[in-house]
This record gives sequence, C-alpha cells and structure tokens, in this order.
Amino acid sequence: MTVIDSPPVEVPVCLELDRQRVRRPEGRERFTISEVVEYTGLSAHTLRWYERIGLMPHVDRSHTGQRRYTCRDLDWLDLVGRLRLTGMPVADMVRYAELVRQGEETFAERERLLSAHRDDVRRRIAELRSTLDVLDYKIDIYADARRASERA
Amino acid sequence: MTVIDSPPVEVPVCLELDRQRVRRPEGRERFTISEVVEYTGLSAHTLRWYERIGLMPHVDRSHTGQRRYTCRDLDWLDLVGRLRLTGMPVADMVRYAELVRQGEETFAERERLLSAHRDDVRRRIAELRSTLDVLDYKIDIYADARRASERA
DNA sequence: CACTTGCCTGGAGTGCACTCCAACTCTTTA
DNA sequence: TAAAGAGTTGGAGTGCACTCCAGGCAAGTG
Repeated sequence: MTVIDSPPVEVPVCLELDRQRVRRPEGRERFTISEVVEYTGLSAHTLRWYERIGLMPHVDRSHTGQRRYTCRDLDWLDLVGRLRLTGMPVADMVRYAELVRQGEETFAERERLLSAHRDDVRRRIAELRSTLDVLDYKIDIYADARRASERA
Repeated sequence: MTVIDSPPVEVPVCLELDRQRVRRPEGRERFTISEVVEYTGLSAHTLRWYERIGLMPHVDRSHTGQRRYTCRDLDWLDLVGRLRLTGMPVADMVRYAELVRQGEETFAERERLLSAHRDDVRRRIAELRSTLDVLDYKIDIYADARRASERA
C-alpha cells in the first residue's frame, strides 16, 4: 500500500489488461516488490517465482536483502507482460531471457524467436476473427428470436 | 484408421487449427468415436471427457454400448472447437450446453453469454494487435543489427 | 479358436502457471 | 518496547484442461 506519488513528469504506463493504467513513478530508480505489484498487476508471489525460474535479469537487493527493482526491470516486465498476454509459454520467455543475458551475439536467435511468436500472434488474430463471424451469426439468430417474441 | 470416404457431395470442413482440413463424411449419419477423432482433431479421451462433464448433448449408443455420433454432434463440436480456440473456459461452455438443453426459453441468456464472449474476443484481438506493434519494433531492431553486422 | 482391433469405464496422473503456507527477519509506528 | 507491517525462503498446494492407465467387452480375421 506504500504507493509513491511522483510529480507528473512523463507518463509511461503499465498496460495490464483492463486495469486502469498505473503511472510509473518516474524519477525514482529503485522500487520495492509491493510497488512493482502495484505497477504490473502481478502478485509478489509471481514476481519471486519469475526470478526463481530465470525469467528476470538479476534483481538488485537492499542491504537487508530485500528486492529493489530498477526501471530496466519494469521495462522488462512490460515486455514479459505483453508476451504473456499473447500466450507465449513461460518456457519460451525464459529462453528469450537467457538469450538476452548472453549478450549481442544472440541477436539473430532472438529475432527468430520473436518472429516465430509474431507469426503465431498473427495466426491467432485470424482465428479470432473467423470465430467472430460465427459468434455474430449465432447472436443474430438469438437476437432475432428475442425481437420476434417481443413483438408477439 | 477406419476413414469413411464419402463421394464428394458438399465439402463442409473441420477447422482444426493448422491441421489440414478434414472433410466431413456427408451422407452418413452415425459416426464412431475414432471417426470423430479424425474429424475434430480431439482425442477420444477428450471426447469422452466432454461427455462426462456435460459438454455434449446426449450421445447415442450402438446396441453394444459404443458411441455413435450424429451430424448434429459434429456441428456442436465445431462450435465447441471454435469457442475453445477463442479461449472460452470449459465451465462456460458447459453452462452454454445446459442452456441449449433447457430449450428456447433460454435464448436471451444464450445471447448474453455469447455476446459477452464476443466482447472478450474483440478485446483480445485489440490486445494482440497492440502487442504486434511491440514485436515489430523489437524485431526491426534485431534485424537492423543483423544487417549492420552482415555489411561489416 | 486365438488374436487383433476398437471401444468401454472409473479413477489416477500430467503440465502449466501460478498461489499459498509456515516460519522467519527487518523496519516503522504507537 | 511492543506490535504491526512488509519482506524473505523452500516447498507444498491449486485449478484448468486434458491425458493416460488398467482391466474388460465385442466384433472381425486367419
């Protein structure tokens, strides 16, 4: 509940699905886990779990051993959040995180990985679209029936 | 493996994701579970499980107790497959199946249920689109780096 | 008649992505 | 100084959607 209100500098936002957009406290550089919970909409459990499975770059610690997230961490979590929303398996995200850790010589493979995912997303959009047609058709039938019974 | 080849009457198809489209054996009216497996791409386990949880209208049986699916069942499985592809939870599909069983007085609620799902699908399409932008951006960066190193 | 194939059942197991628990430490507030 | 609150850990538990297993029955083939 310790929400830090920074002056309205810039307004980078978190894009958690339907949640109202949460302003990132800009100007600060180290965030507690609860601040990151606030910002990302993920639970603290999940944040720690992401770290355990290697989905996070090394998260800094305070002198007492508590996590202190940086802006770069928030950027990374934004990307992870998007990949997650588009259904990329956690294992693939971990793979991508590994590639990032390995440095620039993995650019080509990162490109391949993201391209494959992009194809997947495109395919899924097409799939959703075609289902939308079926839904429209069904809903129209029910709506027609309703209107008919209302007229009766 | 007992695939029934019907003469090419009409060509209604099954829309299982990337699988090649399977022609429905038209002209026949009762299908074994393995034929339905072939047609839907679902496993026999899953088909039996759908029945257990109430996601299927009553499936007919042969005199020896084996399932005999009808064309109506295949139509239903087409719809279920689409709802599934668009991420409708099985519990919601079961709810819809119940409404269908209850008859015409549930038209209004069926309309509501499908409309809600349609909204969901639309929202997800928008979400996927916006992620596509991020992916394009990232992939461009990697591609540029690759081209730069190829020139070097 | 043996064998293979296809299908049946209830119930247990799997994989994924979290989600929670118990027991603890550290910091802040009354 | 006592109590509340935020954070720590490893490991166990949860919910979803299958997925598989053991053991058995029925029909067709050599």
